[in-house]
Amino acid sequence: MNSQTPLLNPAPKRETLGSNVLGQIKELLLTGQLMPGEGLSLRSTAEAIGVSVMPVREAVYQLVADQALEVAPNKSVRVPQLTADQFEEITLIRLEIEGFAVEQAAQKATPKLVTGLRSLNNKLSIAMSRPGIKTDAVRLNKELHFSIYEAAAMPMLTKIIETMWLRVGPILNYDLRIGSERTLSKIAVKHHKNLIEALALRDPSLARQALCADIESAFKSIYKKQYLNVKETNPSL
Amino acid sequence: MNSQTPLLNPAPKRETLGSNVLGQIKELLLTGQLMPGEGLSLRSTAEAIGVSVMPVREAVYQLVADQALEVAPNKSVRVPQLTADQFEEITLIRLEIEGFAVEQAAQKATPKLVTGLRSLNNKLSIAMSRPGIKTDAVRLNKELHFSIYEAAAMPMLTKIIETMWLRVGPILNYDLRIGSERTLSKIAVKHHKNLIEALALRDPSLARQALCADIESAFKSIYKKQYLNVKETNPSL
DNA sequence: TCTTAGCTACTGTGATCACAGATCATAGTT
DNA sequence: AACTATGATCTGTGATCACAGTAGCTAAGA
Repeated sequence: MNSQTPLLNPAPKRETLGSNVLGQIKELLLTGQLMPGEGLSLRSTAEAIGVSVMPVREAVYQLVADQALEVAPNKSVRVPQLTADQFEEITLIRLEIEGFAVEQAAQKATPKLVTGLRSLNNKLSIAMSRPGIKTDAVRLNKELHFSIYEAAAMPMLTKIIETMWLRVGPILNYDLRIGSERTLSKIAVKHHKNLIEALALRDPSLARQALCADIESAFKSIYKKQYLNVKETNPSL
Repeated sequence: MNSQTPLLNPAPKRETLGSNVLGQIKELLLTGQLMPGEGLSLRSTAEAIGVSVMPVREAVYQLVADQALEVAPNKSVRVPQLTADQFEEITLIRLEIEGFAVEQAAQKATPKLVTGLRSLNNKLSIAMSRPGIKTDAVRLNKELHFSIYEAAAMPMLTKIIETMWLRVGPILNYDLRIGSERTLSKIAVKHHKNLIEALALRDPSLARQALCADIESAFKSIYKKQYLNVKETNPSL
């Protein structure tokens, strides 16, 4: 059982086995495939991926440091359930951080970036209106946002934003996955459109305004539904 | 029957050996006892602390996640050497984040907080002017700042700020430890005084202004000295 | 003396095992 | 029938070992 089982990636970087596992769990969190309150066993996930517990422990420790996972005193590790207060706080922080990021991005926006964003938003609009599981819509939304943030050319800032997304990802994407009235989807696309236009104009304050509108609309939608105690589901890693 | 339910003991803190090691290494980083570029061996630190490598690995992984440590592909883990650009970026982020934190703190400041801060600043002033190793001054400075940040009542925000401090701590405190002309020290105390007064007045923008002045003065002092390639020293944990 | 080959000692990574605590189902008892 | 005790099985934690690299020192050769 200790042999190297062929996973998936041909390793574009020098990736250790542990960082590979880390990427996989991150993806599960960012795409809402791991529910708030859902616990994951070290041995189970290790067996599911095909490695020993050590790489999983490495990944889990890093996610615990980012508060994307939590481990109860003598219980299993699980993805944290955000309280209403915590969700509100994290939204306030996002407004501040991501607002700052788009301001910086607006000052450094290139035409190539803008055209790429327009393309992404179009794809997102299509994916949103398509019925069924919206995993691709979730992924496009993430890609759109982070394309902007990376345009700010502040890698550490991008990393901070990513940790925030890891925390709200489970709730946010759960909502998008389940209900997600298409009115909200259209609203998100509209906000993105405003944001991209602001970037094209290189208007920092306008860009910030558009982004904050996007975040706040999502916040209000989620907050209204009160995903306080989401039921634990089957850990089908 | 025997259902003793301790009402006031949620206590999610798990005192594992690994978290203990994590706290120790954090302290070393925050007090500048671990130099930029300095590497630490898992086995050596494990033996120095008196545990096996496992708890050390747990702590290191968490610090790697926070970018307070880095691990080269096949080399030893070390505390990162910030480039000038990185130091500038992290300062920009600090201005934004910590500025936001003190704004929030200013709106929630209590008289008890203000008196406590004044006391801390006095102790800091004394510790600054005292000759010799200024480890206590470093610790007081950290305690002063984080007393304010925690007054903002946004725990996640405080955590983010802590990770920023873990990254700049080695350089910042190295400077304070070695040269640290007392003129700068007096300037820091003066900025703190302004900041505390702004908190007493519950003036958010004034508080932000004072804090930014404090951060910027430290930045300029360090940036001028160009601690780009700090020499590697003996890891005397 | 300078270069180079090789060897030793270190590094992180991953696997495996032992252990204590917790959970849960089941069987035994009242 | 309700309650309790107990054991099987899960959990994370920590220790120890094996392995594959790399750095640096040493000794051999030109």
